[in-house]
This record gives sequence, structure tokens and C-alpha cells, in this order.
Amino acid sequence: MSIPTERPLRADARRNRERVLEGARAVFAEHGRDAQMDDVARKAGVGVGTVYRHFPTKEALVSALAVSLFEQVLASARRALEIDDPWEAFTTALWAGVEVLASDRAFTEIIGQAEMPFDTDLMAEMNDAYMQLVQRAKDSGDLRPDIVLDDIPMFTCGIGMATVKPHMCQAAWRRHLAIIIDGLRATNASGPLPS
Amino acid sequence: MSIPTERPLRADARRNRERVLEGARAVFAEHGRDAQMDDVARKAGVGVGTVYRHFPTKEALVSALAVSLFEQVLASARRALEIDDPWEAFTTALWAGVEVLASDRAFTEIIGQAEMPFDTDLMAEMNDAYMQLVQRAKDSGDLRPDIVLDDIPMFTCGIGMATVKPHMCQAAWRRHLAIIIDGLRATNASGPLPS
DNA sequence: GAGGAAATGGAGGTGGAGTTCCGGTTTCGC
DNA sequence: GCGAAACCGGAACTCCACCTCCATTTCCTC
Repeated sequence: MSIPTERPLRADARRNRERVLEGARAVFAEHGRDAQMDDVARKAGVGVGTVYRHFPTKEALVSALAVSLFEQVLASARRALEIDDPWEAFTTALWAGVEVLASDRAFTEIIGQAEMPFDTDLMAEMNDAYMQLVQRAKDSGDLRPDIVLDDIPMFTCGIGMATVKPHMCQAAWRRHLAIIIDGLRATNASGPLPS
Repeated sequence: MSIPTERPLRADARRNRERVLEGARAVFAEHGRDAQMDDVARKAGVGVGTVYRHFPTKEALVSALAVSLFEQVLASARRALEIDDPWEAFTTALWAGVEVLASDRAFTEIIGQAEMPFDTDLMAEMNDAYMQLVQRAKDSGDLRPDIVLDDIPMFTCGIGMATVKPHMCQAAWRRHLAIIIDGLRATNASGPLPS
């Protein structure tokens, strides 16, 4: 019953897999989810068949990319957790996380969906990290106490979605986030949040 | 060179046109832009051919709906302009406008695009109304002065996009907007907005 | 280097969504 | 009422994007 360890990829296969990922990242970041597989292949300098050999489905390819970006966001959250000041830690994580979102159209579209195509462990670790950031910022009295964890992806996703509008200045997301961060401060709350 | 006044629609055509619009509103509000024309027809209790007789293209149908919702938002902004207190006028307009957005997935997707398929007059009137709301709220010292007009659709669009996630509580947009409004108050600004 | 397994590429199959077309039906002016 | 014109319905067509297939090439093992 031992799981047969997968034989290592051949050299050319490994190289091409990397090229596909690279091309896909570029194409999906620019055109969002509905970029086309043929364009990915062309960008990667590879045939469509090769793309499909490495990723059986468009969805699988998109997921692979999303996982990678998700890990980036998680890493930035963990780095922020090392900051002593709770409010600075919290806002630092937001700035870093949103920067990833704002740079990639497809990623924002994906996390804006109901079902994430990820392994749940990653999600759980993500929740953990952000839960700590939120709780610490609440405990210190900096973050308004009626914020819940689910509010955070709502904000960040909103910023991402609003920023990918093609005609929009690329730096606009910074203004957007700055406003939200000011709105999140406990001292700035004009009243309790609804429901 | 007189433009031939269009003959009035026949009774059944007028009735069906209305049914198509009604069905389309429902279907697009729920499924967003990529709802299907066949579904619109079915919802309207009408053949696809009839849909295409009244709206030559899917895009045309979507635009017609969007104009109607846009007019709703404009009307709510004008109503808000009659409120004396500048800050209350401004926030009232936001609450009303976002409520329309949050209820309609396709509409949010459309205004999140580069080119709006509208007649420009409507856009200009919209700009006028919001410009006044923004300026008055700045002049009274309530709204932070470094906000520009273009920031407003960015915020509202972000809220709309973040809210149409199917799994999300329908009232979440209120929390989102409440945070942003608190962030927009001049007294709550922690620093100047970037660029 | 030879044999064979793995990987490649891109022409074409497949399916689904937008649009067209036209025989049949409904409405309106006379 | 009657004829003509407008309108309706939905089967069929088109087009485009995802995906498959296999002859050919590349790489690894012995």
C-alpha cells in the first residue's frame, strides 16, 4: 500500500512546466480569469498540448497560480506578526496583502468567488494568521471591536476588484486602502457597525 | 431631412418589450453579465427571437438595464442634494447609491469596466451631482479635502464587487460602507492620501 | 549509442453561448 | 372582416474557447 513516489520530471518537462507557470501568471494577471489557454501557451513559447500535459484543466492552472499568490499573502501576514505594535502589524499585513491583490486581476477574481479551489490547510493557516492580527489590534484598542474576521477579505477583495478596472491609475488602491484603514480605527468609529 | 418619428410599437410588442426587460433585470441581477440570453427569454416567457427583436445584441440589452439603474442612482443623488447638512447629504447619496449597486450583480460589473456603454449626458449629470455633493462636504470641513471625484466610484464599485460574492451575507455591504464613510471624515484622516 | 519511455506541438474535435432566419401568428388601419 | 405589415418563436447556424489525440522529437537508462 505504499504510495509510489512520483518519478522526477524529465529535464525538459521541468523547464516547460516553469515556463507555463510564468506565462500563465503574466497572462492571467493582465486579462483575468477569462484569458485564453492559447495565449498562455503562446506567451510561454509552448504548444497548448504541453500546457494541458502539466495542468489537466484551465481551472487547475488557475488554481496553481492562486495557491502561489495565496502563499505570498500568508507569508506577508506572518512577517507582519513579528511587528510588536499591534496596529502597525495589522496595517502592515493589509498593505502587503492588498499589494499582491492589486497586481493580479485573476487572483482577485478568484478570491471573490464562493468556492476556493485550494487545499483547506492553506486557508486555515491564513485564517489563523489574520485572526491573531485582528485580535491583537482589537485588544490594544486600536481596531474597532465590532470588526469580524470575515470583514477583512471583504475589504481587500473590494479594493482588488475596484482596482483592476483597466482605465484606472495603478496607484489608486493605495488611496482606497488608506481610507479603509482610517475607517477601521476604533477612535474613528461614528457608531456601531450594522448587524 | 426630418427624422421620421418612429411609429409606436404594436400592443403585443410593447408588452413583450417590458417582459424582456423585467426578465433580463432579474436574470442579470442574479447571475451577472454572463447570464445567458436563453435564460432571459425563458424568464420573460418569450422566445429568443423576440429578445433579439427588441435588443439587437446582448450588449444592448445589458446597456439598457444599466442606464435604467444609473438613472436610479442619479435620482437618489439629486434627492440627497436637497438635504441641508452637507455631510448628511453626501452620506445619504452614498447609502442610496450603494444599495442599488449591491442589489445587482451585472450593474456592478458594468460600472467596473473601462468603457461605459451609455450616452454621455447621463454620465455628465451624474458627475455634476456628485461633484456638488463632494464639494459641499469638503467646504463644510466634513469630508477630507484630498478626496477627488474619481475616488467615489472606486469605493462604491469596490463595495458592489465585494458584495456580489454569492456566499456573502446580503447585508455585509452596510458594514463595508460604514467603514469607508468613517474613513472619509476629515477629522479621521491619519495622514494625506497617497499621490 | 540504442532502445524505449516521456514529453511535445498544434491541427482538429467538442460543446456551449450568441445570433440569425423564416414559417406561422397577432395586431392595426381601412 | 380583410389584407398587409409587424411581430413571435425556436430550431438551426456560427463562432470561439477548451480540450484531445497522435505523429514526432527529446531525454534518460543501460
